[in-house]
Amino acid sequence: MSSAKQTQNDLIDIARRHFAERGYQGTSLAQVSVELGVTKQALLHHFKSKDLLYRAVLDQLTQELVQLLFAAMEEAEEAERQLERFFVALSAHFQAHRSAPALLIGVLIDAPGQAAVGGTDRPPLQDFLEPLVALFQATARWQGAGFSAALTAAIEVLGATCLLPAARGNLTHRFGCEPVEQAERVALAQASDLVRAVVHAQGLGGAGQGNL
Amino acid sequence: MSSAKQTQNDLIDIARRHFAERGYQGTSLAQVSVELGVTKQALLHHFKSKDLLYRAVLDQLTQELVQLLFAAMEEAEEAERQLERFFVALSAHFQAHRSAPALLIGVLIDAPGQAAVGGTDRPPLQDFLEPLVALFQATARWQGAGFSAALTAAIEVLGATCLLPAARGNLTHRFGCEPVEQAERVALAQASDLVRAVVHAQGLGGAGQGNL
DNA sequence: AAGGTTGCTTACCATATGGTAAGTTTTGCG
DNA sequence: CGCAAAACTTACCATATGGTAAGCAACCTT
Repeated sequence: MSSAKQTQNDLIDIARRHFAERGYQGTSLAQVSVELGVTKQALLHHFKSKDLLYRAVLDQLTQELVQLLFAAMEEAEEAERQLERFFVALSAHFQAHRSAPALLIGVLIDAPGQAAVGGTDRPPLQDFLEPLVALFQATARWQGAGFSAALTAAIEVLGATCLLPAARGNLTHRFGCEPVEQAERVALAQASDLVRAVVHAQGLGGAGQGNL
Repeated sequence: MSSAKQTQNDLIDIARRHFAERGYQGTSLAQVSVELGVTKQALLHHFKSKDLLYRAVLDQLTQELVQLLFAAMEEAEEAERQLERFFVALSAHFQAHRSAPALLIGVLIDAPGQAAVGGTDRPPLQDFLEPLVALFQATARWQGAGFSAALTAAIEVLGATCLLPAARGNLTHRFGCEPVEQAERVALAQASDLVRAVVHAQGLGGAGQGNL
């Protein structure tokens, strides 16, 4: 019985890498299973379809992100500090789990009917996105600014945090290994600065506050 | 002779939408060509392979972005203002060309050997990325901070700017139509604020300046 | 030990994909 | 007109994909 769970976890790990690196469509069940040393049908025995395998991967990811978010919110502080701590933790998480940022972006970009997103059930990552947006709404800057403004900010900071680690391989190919590794270190070190800059920005000078 | 160029442009437009919405692997030559009302082989007659079609799409995108960037740099100003103007123009561009942000992110996330990226020639978007990073390096904040720090900033702001419009369809499915449309308006209105916040941030309080 | 459930395999299959080869219509032009 | 080049089609093809069906071996339970 333990060997089943073990196999499933192994498959999820491998599938996760594949989904992150090649996307949903680019991932082949055969390749995933052969990497573990089993047949494709062993995979289909555990996860009844490609979609369900994808969902399993995304559920794992969602759990990690939710856990990270709630951990950052545990101590009673102002929302700004909680956001700061979360995105720092997220940046660190991305360095330990290289597949996470690409998966996250992939899910957000996928068209609704494309992959696992689209059934009657809750879309993947929703359990993470909703409290994140809520946390943005709890800050002084977005309090009373409406849901859309907080959503904008959440997605923007998420994009800023995810793209660099997600593009790691590509950028390495473009600019070489050391500059990109250095860039990742810079990003990690400046993560809290980034959040502070966005959260405390008091957009007064330019195009407006966003209250359309 | 003009009908050839016409067909090619039509094919590129359709292919661009498909590549943006379903990714490289998820795009089928048959679907693209049937949408124009020709056969798959007509497509392969103009673009000798899927990779070359993808390259054509990305070349078009690169041209647009380069043009936008250089237009924002035309008037002799400080680099900060140029960046601001560029990202505002980029945000506006994304609303007129919905496929652009997803394509951009897709290219950056793709593993090197995956698609058109990987030959001996210059990777797609490189003609856009390099001057953009250079422009970041020209600002007071990143002057002398090294290439990696500017690269970090460029990718981060790019991520912040692209993710929301790229995720438009998905977010609409999650949160409804109006909030997302509103969010896009907010993002457009606050684009210059975002750039200013990042460019002028003087990360003094927290984890450091990034000089590891 | 009997028997069923579980983990996995071998054997298939329908379908779709990117791509080639060769033929046919259309177009431009001297 | 004549004819060649270009634009496109019909006909194929090898391959890979996700998925089904059925069988086999190990293990757990009674």
